Amino acid sequence: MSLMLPCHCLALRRATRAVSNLYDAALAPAGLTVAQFAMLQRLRALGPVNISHAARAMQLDRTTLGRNLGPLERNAMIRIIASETDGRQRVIVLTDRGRQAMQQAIPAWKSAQAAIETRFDGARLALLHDLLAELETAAAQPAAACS
Amino acid sequence: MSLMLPCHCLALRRATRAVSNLYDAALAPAGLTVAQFAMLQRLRALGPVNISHAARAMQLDRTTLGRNLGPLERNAMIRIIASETDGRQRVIVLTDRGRQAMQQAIPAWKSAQAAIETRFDGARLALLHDLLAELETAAAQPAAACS
DNA sequence: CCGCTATAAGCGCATATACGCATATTTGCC
DNA sequence: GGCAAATATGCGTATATGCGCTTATAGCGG
Repeated sequence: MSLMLPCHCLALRRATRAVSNLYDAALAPAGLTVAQFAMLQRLRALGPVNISHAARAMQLDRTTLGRNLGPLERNAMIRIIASETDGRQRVIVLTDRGRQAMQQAIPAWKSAQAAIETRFDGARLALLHDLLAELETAAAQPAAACS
Repeated sequence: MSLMLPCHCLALRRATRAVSNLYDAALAPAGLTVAQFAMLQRLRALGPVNISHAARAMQLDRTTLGRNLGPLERNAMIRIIASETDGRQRVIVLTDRGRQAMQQAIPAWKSAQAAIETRFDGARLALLHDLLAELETAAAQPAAACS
């Protein structure tokens, strides 16, 4: 009798796996994963920023971001330097190499975007993004807290 | 000038992270992750099945499934035995312990489902699942192949 | 100035995910 | 029947993700 309804989480995970694979395949020639591409984008928008702040901005676990920076730093797309104003902070700086890699990856990213957009008109895409944003906020506030 | 449009993949990934964390938190007391819970469900529906077949049924990479079986086997939720009809195949068998764990996890899963469903009425949920399913097939068939 | 608390970060551990290469086994064709 | 192609699996490597614990530093109150 139970479990007649589909698991919302599983549906999300499957779609995300498939779409991520599509983007990863498109971006692979540019030497980036979609996660790395998105991180670079966000870092460019943020400017020099410490790890915790960047993680919050990306809605990512701090330690996850910290680790994900590894490959980018190894490939000289970013540098991580000590903050001059706060000895605890380590500041992420996008390098020219990183900016360049991102620019070069944009056509590949656009082709992946296009692969999605050919099957979803603007209205449906907007709807999808609305639903995803709402899911994100709904999941972030588990049970309509206190006060 | 570029990149005015949001990245569809990033939106998916962020929503999936948030929702997965919600489900994982709900299922943690039951000793399962949402990925493991979904795997057990699917294995129950499939019955004894070899790894490659199960991976195709779950639209998962074969090696990913193979590795993800590890924790389940370690916790005695499944057993992996040699096939009697094909020496290459290894057959996944759900144990009583696995069935039991799944049953016990269902309330937690339902509470996570409910946390989503309180913010999405049936129509929007159906729409979401439609869009996700379509994304999955769209991503699986990269460029509207041949013929 | 000293100590307490809050914040920033790192590391160990674990799971989830996928690619490429290697191996074993089955199957089909001659 | 034997060999080549197809199939099933494992393992190494790598990224992505998050939790808990630990350490370092800042900031504040007395």
